[in-house]
Amino acid sequence: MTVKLPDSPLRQRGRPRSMDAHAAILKAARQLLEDGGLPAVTMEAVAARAGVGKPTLYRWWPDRHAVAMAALMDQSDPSLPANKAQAPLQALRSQLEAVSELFSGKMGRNVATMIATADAGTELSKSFRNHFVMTRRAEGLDFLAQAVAQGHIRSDLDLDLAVDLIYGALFFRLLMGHAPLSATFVRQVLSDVLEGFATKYVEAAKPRGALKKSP
Amino acid sequence: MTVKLPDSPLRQRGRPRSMDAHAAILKAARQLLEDGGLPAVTMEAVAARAGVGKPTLYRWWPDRHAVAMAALMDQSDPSLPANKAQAPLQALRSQLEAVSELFSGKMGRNVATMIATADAGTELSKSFRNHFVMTRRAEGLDFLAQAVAQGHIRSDLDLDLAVDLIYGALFFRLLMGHAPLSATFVRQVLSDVLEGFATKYVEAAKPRGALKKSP
Amino acid sequence: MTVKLPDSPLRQRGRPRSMDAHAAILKAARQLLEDGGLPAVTMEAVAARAGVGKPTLYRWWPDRHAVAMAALMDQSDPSLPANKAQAPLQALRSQLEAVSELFSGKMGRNVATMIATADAGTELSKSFRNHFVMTRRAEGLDFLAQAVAQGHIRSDLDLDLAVDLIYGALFFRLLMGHAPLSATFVRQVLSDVLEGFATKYVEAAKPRGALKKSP
Amino acid sequence: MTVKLPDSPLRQRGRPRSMDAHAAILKAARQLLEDGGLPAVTMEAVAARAGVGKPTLYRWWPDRHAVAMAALMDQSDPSLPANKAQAPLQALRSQLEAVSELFSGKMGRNVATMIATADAGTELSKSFRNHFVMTRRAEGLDFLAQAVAQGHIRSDLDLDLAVDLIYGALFFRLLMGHAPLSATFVRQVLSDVLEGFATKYVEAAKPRGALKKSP
DNA sequence: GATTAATCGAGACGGTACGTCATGTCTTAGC
DNA sequence: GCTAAGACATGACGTACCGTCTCGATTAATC
Repeated sequence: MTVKLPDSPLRQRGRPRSMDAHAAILKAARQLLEDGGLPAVTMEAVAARAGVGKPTLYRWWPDRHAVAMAALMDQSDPSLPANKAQAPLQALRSQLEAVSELFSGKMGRNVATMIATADAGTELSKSFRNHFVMTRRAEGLDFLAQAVAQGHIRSDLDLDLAVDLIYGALFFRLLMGHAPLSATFVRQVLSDVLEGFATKYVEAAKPRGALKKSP
Repeated sequence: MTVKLPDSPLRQRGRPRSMDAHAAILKAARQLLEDGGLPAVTMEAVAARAGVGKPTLYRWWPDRHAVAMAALMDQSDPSLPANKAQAPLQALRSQLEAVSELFSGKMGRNVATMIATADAGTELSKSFRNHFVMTRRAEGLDFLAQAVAQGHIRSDLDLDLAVDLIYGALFFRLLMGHAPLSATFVRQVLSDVLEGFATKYVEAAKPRGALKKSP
Repeated sequence: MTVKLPDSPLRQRGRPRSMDAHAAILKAARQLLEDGGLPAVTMEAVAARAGVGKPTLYRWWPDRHAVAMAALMDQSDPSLPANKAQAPLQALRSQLEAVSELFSGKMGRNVATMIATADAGTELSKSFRNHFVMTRRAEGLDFLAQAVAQGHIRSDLDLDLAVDLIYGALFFRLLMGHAPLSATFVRQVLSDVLEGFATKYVEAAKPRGALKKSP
Repeated sequence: MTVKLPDSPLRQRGRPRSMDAHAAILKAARQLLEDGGLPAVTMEAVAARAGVGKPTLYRWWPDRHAVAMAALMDQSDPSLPANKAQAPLQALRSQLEAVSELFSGKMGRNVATMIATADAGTELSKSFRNHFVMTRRAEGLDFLAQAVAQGHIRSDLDLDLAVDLIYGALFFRLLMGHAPLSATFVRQVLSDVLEGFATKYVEAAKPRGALKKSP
C-alpha cells in the first residue's frame, strides 16, 4: 500500500513523514497477524511492537482493519507470475494452483476473513479486494480470452461468468471448509468447467440453449 | 435454534430456565443485527435490550458471535421450499433465486460475514454453515441427482463439484460485489454450467478429458 | 422478566461495591500525592497502583481531582483536638499552630493547590473546603465566641471577620511564600488582631503583649 | 511582560524575530483564558489561534502555564492608581476596593488559581506574584507607613503583618467563597484591623468607629 | 408447608482496547 | 537565523465491552 501524496504545487511544508515508522508499523502488523490472526492486530499492540505512537497510526489509517489490510497488501507480491510462455489454459491452471495454495494457508484465511468483514464500500476495502482477488480474476479472464482467440474455447461464452465460476468454487470451499483446496480440486474445476466450453463440443453439438427452456 | 436440555433421568431440582428470557434475548439480538449489523450485537446491548442479566447470556452462549448466530438461525426459516412438483432443474433454479434474493439483502451480508469470521472449528459455527448454506447445497445436490436420474444431465459428472461451482459463483459475487446478484445472473450460471453437463452433448461429443492434457 | 415490585426499602440489587477496592484506591492516591504531588495522581497511575480497573475509578469519582480530594480527606483526621480544658484564646493559638504546621508541609501545599484549582461549585469541592478549612474556621470562631463570653474580648465585634483575618493571613503567607509560616508568626497574628479586640485594651490600653500570656 | 533581547554589538545575523508573532500569541492566550479559563490555554490552541508554530512558543516560554501568566501580566495594567492626593488610609481603602473588584471577576479566579498552581520556585512564578499581589501589598504597606508617619496609626506595630492580615482576609474569602467580596467587606476589614492600630485607641479607647470616617 | 437448589435481574469488579488530545522534540522548506 | 508547518514518541484521557463475580429475589421439585 502506498499513501497518496498530494502532488500539489505546494511543496511539503512540515516535517516529512517517517518512512521508518511506516515500515515498522506494517512489519509489526504482519507479525501480529501471523501470530494471532486478525484479532491480534490491535492498534495498541501494533504501536507497541513498532515502537510508534498511536496517533501516528491513526494519522494514516482509520482503524485496525485498515492497518491489517495494508500490512497484508504490503507483504504479498501483487505481481503476477505471467507465464506468457505457457499455453493460456495451462497458465490458468498454474495460477489457480498458486492461488489455492496461498489461500489454504494461514494468511489465506486472514485475507478471506478480512474481505468478508470489510465495509465493502471503503476505498481501501476495494483496493484490498482488487489486490488479492480481482487482479487474479482479471488475469484469469485474460487467459480465457487468449484461449478463445487461439481456438481452444468456444467464442460465444460469457467469460466473466466463467471466471466467477472458477474462482467462486475456490472461495466457496475455502470459506465453507467442507472439502479440501487441493491441486486435484483445481484440476477438476477447470476440466469440468471447460468441458462445457471446449471448441470440440461446439462442433459436434447442436442446438445450444435449448436446455434452459425445458429442464 | 433451541438449546438442548439434558434429558437426565433426574427431574429438575431448581428453578427451570425461563423461556421468556431466551426468546427475548434472540429477539433483541435480531433487532440489533438489523439496526447496526454484527458489531452492534454486544453482550451488553443484548442484555440491556432483552431486560436480562449478562450471566444469563453467558450461561447459554459463549460469546456475542454465538448469540448473533443463534439469533440469525432462529429467525430464518430453514424449511426448504421443496417444490417437488417442479422438474428438478427448474426447482434448482427457483431455489437459487430465493437464495440469491435472501443473501443480497442486509441479513445476507451478515450471514456471509459471520461465516467468514467464525472460528470454523466450533460446533456452533458448523451448524450455522449447515443451516444457511450446506442444507441448501445438499438440496441443490439432490436436484442435480434427480436431473441425472431423469436423464437431463450426463451421469458421469462430479455433482459435488457442480454444486460448488454454482453456489460458489453466487457467494463470490456476494463477497466481491463486482457484479449484481440478479435473477439474470442465476439463469446464466445455471445455463452455462449445465450446458457442459447436458446429456445432449454427451451423445455427440467424444472423447472426454483430452482437453486438460493439451490445453 | 418478572413484574417489578414496588421496591419498598431500596434494597441492594446488584453486587455490592468492594470496600477493598475503595480503600486501595484511596491509599494509592495518597502515596502518589506524597511522591509526586497532585500532578502525579493520574487515573492511570492510581488504577495501576491500586490494582483496580479504570472504570472502577470513574464509577465513583468524576476525575483525578476528585480522587485526590477524597484521598486527602480520607487520610486526614477531621476530628478536632478539642482542648476544652484550655482557655479559649490559648486553645485557638494551639489550633492555629497545628494548622500552620500541617499546611507548611508537603500536604499543606497540595491542599492549598487543590482548593484553588477546584471548581468551587462542586459538592465535593465544598466538602473538601469544609473538611480542611471551614471546620477549623468554625472551631476558631467558637473559641472567639467563648473568649467573648468569658470577657477576654470585646463583645461588639464581628467575629466572622476576625477569623477570616486570622486564617486569611495564614493562607496568604502560605500561597505567596513571602514569609515563613512559623509559630512566631501565629503568635504575632493573634496578638495583633486581638489587641484590637481585647477587653483590657479598651479599659487600660496597657501593657502591651500581656494578653498572650494570660488570655 | 517583555522578553529581553540580547543587546549584542553584533548585528542580528538571520531573520529577526517577529514581534507580531509575540503579540499574537499573548492575545490568543488572553482570549482562550477568557473563554475557557486556564485549562483552555493549551500550547496547541494558542499556536493555532495565533497562527504560530509550536516551536516558536516553546522558544520563548517553557510551558503553557508560563504563556498564560505572560498573557495575564501583559493584559493587566500594573500601574497603580496612586492617589497621592488622598489621605493614606483613604487611598488604601480605594486600592483595596479596586483589587477586590478585579479579583472577584473571572480573571481574578484565574490569577488566584495560577498563583496556587504555580511551582512557587520559578522566576516567572515569582514575578507573577509580584505583578499581581506583591506590588499591591507593597503599596498598601506604603500607605500604612504614611498613616503611621501622619500619626493616624500607632507606630509600634508590625506593618508587614498588618498588610498580610488585610490582603489575607481578602484572598481567603476569594478562595473559600463562604462570603462575598463586597465593598462593605473591605470597609469592615479595614476598620476592624485598624481599630486595633489606631492611635486614638491607645490614647483614649473612645469613641469606636470614628476612625473610618476621618482617616 | 418447608426446604432446597437452579435460575433470574442487577450491577460492581479487574481488564483490555478504543480513539482523542496535548505534550514537548524534531525536521523540513521558506523568508 | 528565525519562521510556519507539521510529523513524531509519549502518555493520560474518558468510554465501551469483555467475561467473572457476588448479591437478593424468584420459582418449582423434593422432602
